[in-house]
Amino acid sequence: MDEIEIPDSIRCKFEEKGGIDGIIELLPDDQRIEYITLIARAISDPVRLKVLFALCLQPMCVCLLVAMTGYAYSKMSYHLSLLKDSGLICSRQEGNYLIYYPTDHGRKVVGLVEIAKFNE
Amino acid sequence: MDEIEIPDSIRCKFEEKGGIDGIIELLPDDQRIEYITLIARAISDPVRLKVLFALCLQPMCVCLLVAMTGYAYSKMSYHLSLLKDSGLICSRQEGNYLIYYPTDHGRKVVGLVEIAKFNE
DNA sequence: CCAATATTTCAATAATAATTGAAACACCAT
DNA sequence: ATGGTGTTTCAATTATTATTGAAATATTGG
Repeated sequence: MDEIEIPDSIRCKFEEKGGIDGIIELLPDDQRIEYITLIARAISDPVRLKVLFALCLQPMCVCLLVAMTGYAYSKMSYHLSLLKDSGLICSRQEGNYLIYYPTDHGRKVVGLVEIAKFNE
Repeated sequence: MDEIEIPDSIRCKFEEKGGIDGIIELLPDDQRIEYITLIARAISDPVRLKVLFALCLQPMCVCLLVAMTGYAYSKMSYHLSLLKDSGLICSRQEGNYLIYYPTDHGRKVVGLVEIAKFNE
């Protein structure tokens, strides 16, 4: 590790924590970081987030989601596939219809977002 | 609203909830959806997320973050600006140094992410 | 088998986000 | 002022993600 000047106001606490190496050890491991960013990316689009919320209220087929959002089928399908790939939703076939619904992780994410009111 | 065929298995519950319009009313409003996606986008990158975690452990100047991550200054500065614009971190000047630290929102987000263990 | 409906896939394009290195800016000490 | 260090900004490039419409797939019912 190179020599780095550290500003006075933080040097003491910084070194108490073992410096850069010490702080790195306290961070979540890479696998966990990757997982969190995967989930964050999945809900970083307004329509995907709305769809996830809506599916937590009520499992729906694609045609209902299309009607709800005004999106084209192919577009909706693309976003559903992202939500599915990130493990937040899944689907079951029923006749001609594919009915999407949230996974446990999906419900948990929505629950956390609902906790975060950010309004003090 | 157009006529839509609704699969049997969900029709009853779907209509109980007031159909599409009823569900739309139960969703978070657009402003809130936009805010959540803003935060999600901010933490959807591994280095930004790590930086946010690290700053919750210890306020740091840019040179320490650069040393910690191996990123170039300009790159780090770009990512810091995204975190700052999303309201998760802020900074104070100290001599030559800019010391970044989390906002209340930033700490809250990290707290929520820490709750979400996703490991059952 | 054929037609109809629901959905996905694909390839092309458009839009957005990230990376890079150089230049500019800000603060401090001399 | 001058020079040095820390940091940001900028413009150009690259990479990633989203959108579009057409074609393909899957399921059902006749």
